[in-house]
Amino acid sequence: MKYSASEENYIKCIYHLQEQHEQVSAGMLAEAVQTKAASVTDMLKKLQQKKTVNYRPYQNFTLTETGNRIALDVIRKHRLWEFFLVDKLGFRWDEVHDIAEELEHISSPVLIQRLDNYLNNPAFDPHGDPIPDNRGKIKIIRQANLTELNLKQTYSVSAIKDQSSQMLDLLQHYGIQLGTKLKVQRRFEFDGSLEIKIDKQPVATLSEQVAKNIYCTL
Amino acid sequence: MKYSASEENYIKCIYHLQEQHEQVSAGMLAEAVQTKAASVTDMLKKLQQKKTVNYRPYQNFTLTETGNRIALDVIRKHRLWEFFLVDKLGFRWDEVHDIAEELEHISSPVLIQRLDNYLNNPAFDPHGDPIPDNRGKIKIIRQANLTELNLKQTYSVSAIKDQSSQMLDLLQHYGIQLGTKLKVQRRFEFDGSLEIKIDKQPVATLSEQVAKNIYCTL
DNA sequence: AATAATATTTAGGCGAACCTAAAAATAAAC
DNA sequence: GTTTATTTTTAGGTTCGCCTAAATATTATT
Ligand SMILES: [Mn+2]
Ligand SMILES: [Mn+2]
Ligand SMILES: [Mn+2]
Ligand SMILES: [Mn+2]
Repeated sequence: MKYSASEENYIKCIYHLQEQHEQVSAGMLAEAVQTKAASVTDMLKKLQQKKTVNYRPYQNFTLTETGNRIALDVIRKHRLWEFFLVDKLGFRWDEVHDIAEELEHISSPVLIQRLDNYLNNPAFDPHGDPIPDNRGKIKIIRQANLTELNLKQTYSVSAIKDQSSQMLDLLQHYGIQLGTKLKVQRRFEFDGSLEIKIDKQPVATLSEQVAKNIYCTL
Repeated sequence: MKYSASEENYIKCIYHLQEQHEQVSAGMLAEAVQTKAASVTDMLKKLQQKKTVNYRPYQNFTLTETGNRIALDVIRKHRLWEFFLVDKLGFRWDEVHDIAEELEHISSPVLIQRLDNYLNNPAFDPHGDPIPDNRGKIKIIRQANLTELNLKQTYSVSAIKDQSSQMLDLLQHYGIQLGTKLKVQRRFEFDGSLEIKIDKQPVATLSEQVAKNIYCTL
């Protein structure tokens, strides 16, 4: 079955919302796809027809198995293209999202397969998010937020939640990127700020707001 | 001004039709964009509004200067992506057209600029067609059809008009690709067939139908 | 020049994806 | 358990890109 770019965006959004919330409502989805609730209702009825979503009026809804599969496929494309843009074309990671948002709808499976090979089958995108393989399988890594790490133990940065240019700017200032090894020296109760140490760099202090966006492998 | 994928396709088609015919009519355009004449009329009115086409009801039409510029931009994107698909992802040239037909509508100028650099600013696509630069300038090469070449003189293959897999198949069989050096030994009046010689290969005979699709630099 | 053949435009309609405003259902507050 | 507030759906409308059928303009033929 064929899906329009719009349908793919809705499906992908539902998937992401399900990752973060127990229940997904029409309002949340409207917010996420940047549209109005009335439009969401229209789309939900269409997606239900196509059996990609389990939906009953006024109830919360979920993706069906096929819906899940489609979401993973779009996410795979999105993240592979992001990887390409950063790794091959030299974009910074705060520049790639919008472009990948368009590229993810190119509908050639063989293109994606070849792109994947060309990039040496990366398992994670430039933001540290996992790239599903061609069967929709995701490599799960045990990771924890910087705020939850054991003190004085060395960890490796694995993902950044906030992907804005402001965040990138800040991370560059601190010399932090994916793969950076660091340890948390201490945590201040007062504001939740963290004192961190990176090899060959002076000790630095991160606000809790920043720390909450940084994840490390366990 | 923003242009939809559909508008871009129409504009590009008009450009290509203008390359081959003195006059471009609604019927020709309908055929080229695979739609009905009534739809072409609708679109022509819209494109006229946007000042990309010089159009008056029942008359033949032409692209305006802006129309031309847009066409060259889309063609640039199309051919750069084709080059990428063949050169980097290893596609054959009969496989890339449909994918490029989608990719050409991705709307990030910086993406195309970076792609161009990444590919080392190629001047020709995998079919030998010129790639406009970022100002819309095309590198024109003097070329002639195989059927018009001087006999017993060596030329270099520069472009193939028919881009079907059947043609690729045939060319591969004869060991012909872009850049291949060859000379025409003789031409048979009866059917227009050509006897050609390629270094280190036995003499081969090409039908006029094939020869008409092959161009060489002068 | 009149008529026949062909090309093009208009008229009216359809599906997709969006919108606003009003109605209806659910959830929260009293 | 009502009443109120919030969420969701329905109703009706818009734009885009397409369609068929009918009307009209252009071009070709006699
Ligand atoms: Mn998207
Ligand atoms: Mn990402
Ligand atoms: Mn196209
Ligand atoms: Mn080409």
